[in-house]
Amino acid sequence: MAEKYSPAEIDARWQRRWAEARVSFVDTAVPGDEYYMLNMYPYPSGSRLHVGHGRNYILGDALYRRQRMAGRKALNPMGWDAFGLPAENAAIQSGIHPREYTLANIGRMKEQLHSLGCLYDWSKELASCDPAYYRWNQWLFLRMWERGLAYRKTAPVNWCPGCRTVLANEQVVDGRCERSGDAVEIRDLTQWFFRVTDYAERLLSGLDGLPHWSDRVKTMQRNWIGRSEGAEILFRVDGMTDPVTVFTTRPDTLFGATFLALAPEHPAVARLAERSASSAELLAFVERVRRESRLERESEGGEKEGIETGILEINPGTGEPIPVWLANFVLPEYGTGAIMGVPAHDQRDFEFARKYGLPVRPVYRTASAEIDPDAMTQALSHEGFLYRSGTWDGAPNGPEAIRVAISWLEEKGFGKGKVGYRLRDWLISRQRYWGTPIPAIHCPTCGVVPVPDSDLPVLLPEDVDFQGAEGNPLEKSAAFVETRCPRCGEAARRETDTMDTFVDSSWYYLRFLNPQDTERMVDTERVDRWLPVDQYIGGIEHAILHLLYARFVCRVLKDMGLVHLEEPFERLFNQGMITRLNPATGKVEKMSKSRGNTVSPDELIERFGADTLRLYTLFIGPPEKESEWSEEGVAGAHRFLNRVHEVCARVQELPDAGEAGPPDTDLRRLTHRTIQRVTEDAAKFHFHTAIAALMEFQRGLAEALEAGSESPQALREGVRALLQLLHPIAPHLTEEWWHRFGERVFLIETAWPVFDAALATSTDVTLVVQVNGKVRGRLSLARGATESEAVSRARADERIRTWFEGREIARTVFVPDRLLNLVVR
RNA sequence: GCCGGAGUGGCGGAAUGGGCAGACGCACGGGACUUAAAAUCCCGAGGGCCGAGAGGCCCGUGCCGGUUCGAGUCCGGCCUCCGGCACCA
Repeated sequence: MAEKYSPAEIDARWQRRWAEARVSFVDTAVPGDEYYMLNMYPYPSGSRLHVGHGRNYILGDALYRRQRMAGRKALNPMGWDAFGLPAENAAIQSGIHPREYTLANIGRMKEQLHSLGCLYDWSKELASCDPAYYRWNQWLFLRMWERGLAYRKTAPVNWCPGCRTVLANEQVVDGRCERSGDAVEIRDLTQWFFRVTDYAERLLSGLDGLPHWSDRVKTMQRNWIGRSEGAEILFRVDGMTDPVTVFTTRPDTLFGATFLALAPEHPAVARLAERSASSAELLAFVERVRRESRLERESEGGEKEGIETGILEINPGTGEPIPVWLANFVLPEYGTGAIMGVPAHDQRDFEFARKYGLPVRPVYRTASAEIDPDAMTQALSHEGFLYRSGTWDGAPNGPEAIRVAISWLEEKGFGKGKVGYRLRDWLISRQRYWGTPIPAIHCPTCGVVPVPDSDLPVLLPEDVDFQGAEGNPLEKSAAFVETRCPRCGEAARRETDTMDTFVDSSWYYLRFLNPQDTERMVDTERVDRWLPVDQYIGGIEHAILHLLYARFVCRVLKDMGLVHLEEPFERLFNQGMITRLNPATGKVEKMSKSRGNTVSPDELIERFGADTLRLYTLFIGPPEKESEWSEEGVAGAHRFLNRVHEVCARVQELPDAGEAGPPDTDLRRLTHRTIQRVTEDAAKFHFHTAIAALMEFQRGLAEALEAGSESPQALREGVRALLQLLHPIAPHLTEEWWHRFGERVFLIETAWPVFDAALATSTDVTLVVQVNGKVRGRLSLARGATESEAVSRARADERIRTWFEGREIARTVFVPDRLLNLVVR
C-alpha cells in the first residue's frame, strides 16, 4: 500500500525547487512563440488573498503553465497597485505609515501566491508606489500637458467640513459624510483632468477590432462612450450678446421647442439672474438643486423641478420668443448644459411642460391623425411627417428630416451638425497623500508651471503627519509645498493634488518589460515584440473605467511615437465571482472581506494542500460565471488527487519489461480521447470540464489495473498523460510523480501531449433510433455505417420494430454515426 | 426605463453549426472491508404511473405559443433573478 499523498510536504518541496530554478521567460524566444499574459494587478492595500480573489491568479497560473507546455515562451509578470485609499485610511486609524503598511501587504500576498504554486515572473515585478514607477506617471502627465491633454478646470466635489476632505459619491449617505456624519457641502475645486473625450471616437471605433473581447464588455464600453449624432443650435437671448448653445439629437423638432432649460450650474445663469426680476429666487433655486445629491437628481422617479427666469429668447425656427427656465434635470456635464424643451415629442419635456403650464406644440403627425395638444396625456412618438415647421414641412421622420434641419441651420448660421458623447473627461486629481504627486508648481507671477523633466521624480515626502489628520496631509508638509518657480526662481507652492490610481494601471502592462529602466518610460522595441498582451484576465468590475483608460493611454503613447499599437489587450477574459453563503445575512453573496464571508487560502492549503485548493477552485464551475463555494466540494477534490496518487503508485510497481500490448486497447483509446478533451477544454479555459474528463480517465486507469487487462506500456503511457494534463491544475503532486517516475526535466518544460486522432476516435458508435422523433432504441454500429445498413438493422430489431410494425415508413432522417429517425404514418 | 447575461435533479454544474437531457462532483441511500467507527472502495438514484420481477410507458431544461422528422438549443410573447448604465436632450 502506497503512502498517502501528503500535500504540505509535496507543496514545500516543489515551491523550493521552482524558486531555485527561477522558471521565467527567456529573452531569446522566437517571435510568435511568445505569449504575454497578465492578471489584473492586485491592490496590496487590502490585506490578503481570499478564495474569491485568488480565483483569477489560479486560473492565470494554469493558463501560464499550459502555454509553456505548448512550447510558448510566456511572460507572466505581477505588479502591485500600491497606492490606494485603504492604506491612507489605515494609516490615519493605526498610525502606521502607508508605505510600511503597503509593503507588508505586498509581502504577505506574494507569500500566498507562492504557496498556491503560482509561477509569476518576479524579475519583472513592479509597484506603483516606487518612485522608479511613479516618476513615469509624472513624465506622462507632463507630456499630456504639453499636448493639451492635461488641463485644469473647476468641478463640484463633495466636501466634508468635519474631515476637511473630499468624499467619493459612495461615501455620501443621505447628504451626510458616512464617517463623521457632517452635512456634505458641494464645493467647486479647480482640478486636473485628462482630455479622454478627444479620443472618444477612436476608443469607440477600436472596439470593432477586438474580436476576442466579449460582446458584453464591448457593449458596456460603447454605452459608456455614448456617441450620439445631433446638432448644436444657437438661441439668441433677449438683451444678451452671447447666445445660449443647445445640443439636441432631434434638431428636426426645433419648431416644437416651446421653452429653453438650463442646468442651474450653467455659466450664463449668473448673468441671467442679474437681469431677472426674481433674482433672489433664482439663486436660491440654484443653491437648492446643487445640494441635491447627484444620485437623487439623476434617478428615474426624481421630481422634475424648475424655475422661470423671466427672460425670453428667440426660437430660431419660428422666430418667436420662448421662456428660459432653470431645471434640475438638465445636467451640466452632458452636451452644453442647456436643452430646448419639445414637450410634444419628449416625455420628460412633456411632464415638465404639464407641471408648469408650458405650451405643447406637435410638429410630427401621420397623414390621418388630427392632434389636439390639450388632450395629450404623454409625448408623441416622432411618427409620420413634419408639419408646422416652415420649409421643413413634409419631411418624413428619420435621418432625412434631421439632415434637412441641419443644413437649414448651417445655411442660416443658427447652428451646425455635431456629434455628442456621453463620456466625460477623466478627473485625475485626488486630495490625498498616498499617490503620485502631480508635477506642477503654482507661481504668483508665472501661474501654473510644469516641473522640468530634470527635476523628476517629484518625491512623495516621507515625514508626513497623520495624527489627527484632516484634509490632505501633503498640504502641511512645508518641505514639500515650499519651492521655487522653475521659470522665474521666486518662491512658489507645489501642487498638492495626487493622481488617481487608475493612472498607474493605465500603462503598467508596458512597464513590465523594463521595470528598472531609468532612461525611459517604455522600451519601444520590447513593446513591439511583446505587445499586445495576448491574454488579460480580470474581473468584470473593471469592464469600463480601467480598461477604457488603459486603451486611452495606449493611444496617447502611440501618438507620441512611443508605441506602435492602439489596443493593448488582444484577448480579454473576465472571470466570474466566487459566492458563498453569508452567515450574517443568510444570503449567497459575492465573497469579499467587507461582507465577512471569505475563506482564507492559508487554512485550506494547510489542511488539503495547494493542489486541492487549485483543483477545486477550477472545478467549481465555468470561470466566466459566478460559482458558489462549498466546503464539502473541497474534500471531493482532495479525494480525487489521492486516487491519482494511488494509480501512480500502483503503475510504478509494475515491471518495466514485458510484452507490448496491442496498439489500440481500450485504455489507449481512453488515453487519447482524454488528451483531446482536455486540450480542447483548456483552450476555452473550461478547466471544470477538463477535470471531469481527467476524473473519468483516472477511473479508467484504476479499472484497467484492477482487471489486469492492459500492458505496462499502455498503463505507463496513460499515467504520463494524466500527469501532464493535470499539471497546470495540480502542479505539485504531478511534478512529484513525474520525478518519481525517473524524469529529469520539470513537467512544465515538457511538451503538451499530442493525441492520435485515429485512436481518439472510437470504431463503434451508438446510433440512436427514433420513431416519429421519439427515442425507441439504440444500435451499436461500426463508425461510418450507411443509412441502408442502419435501416435494415433497425428493422431487424425486435424492440424497435414494434413501434412501426404495420405502418408505412414515410421518410427516414439519417445523421451518420448519431441518429436514425423513422417517420411513420 | 435602457443595455447585457442567466434560468436544467436535493445542490454545483454537463450537453447548443438543432440529434441519447442530467457527464463529472457534492450531498443522500444501500453494500463491501472493520470487533466497531473513521478512511477507502463498489452500487443506486429526475418525477409519475404500470408490473411480483425482469422490465415497460408517460411527463420533464422558468411560463405560453411557433418552426421542425426532431427544440434545453432556433423564432415570437411573457415571468423571475443577476450585472451595468440611467432624467443622455
